[in-house]
Amino acid sequence: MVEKIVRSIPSGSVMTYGEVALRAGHPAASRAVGNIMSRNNDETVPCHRVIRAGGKVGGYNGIRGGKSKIELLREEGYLLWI
DNA sequence: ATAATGACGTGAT
DNA sequence: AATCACGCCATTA
Repeated sequence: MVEKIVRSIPSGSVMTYGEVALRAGHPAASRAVGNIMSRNNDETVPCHRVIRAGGKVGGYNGIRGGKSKIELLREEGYLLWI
């Protein structure tokens, strides 16, 4: 389950959608993974730790008000921008 | 049950 | 390096 996988991502580390999909047993469900997260944003699942391949951040649910994925990742120490 | 969608990925231009 | 097009899968309408 993607949910479980993402939940097991340690702070300070990130995992690509492809990796999550692979770990979930679906090597080519990278897209579906993102889709699942988008509809299912659980507080128990740090979906902000899931980024695109190549280290690109990708999208997020919050591009609206709160903190962006980048902000959260920076808080955790992965993206040390600036 | 079928069609359309999207927080992706890779390869080709 | 940047952009375009195609493929793939699960969810949703």
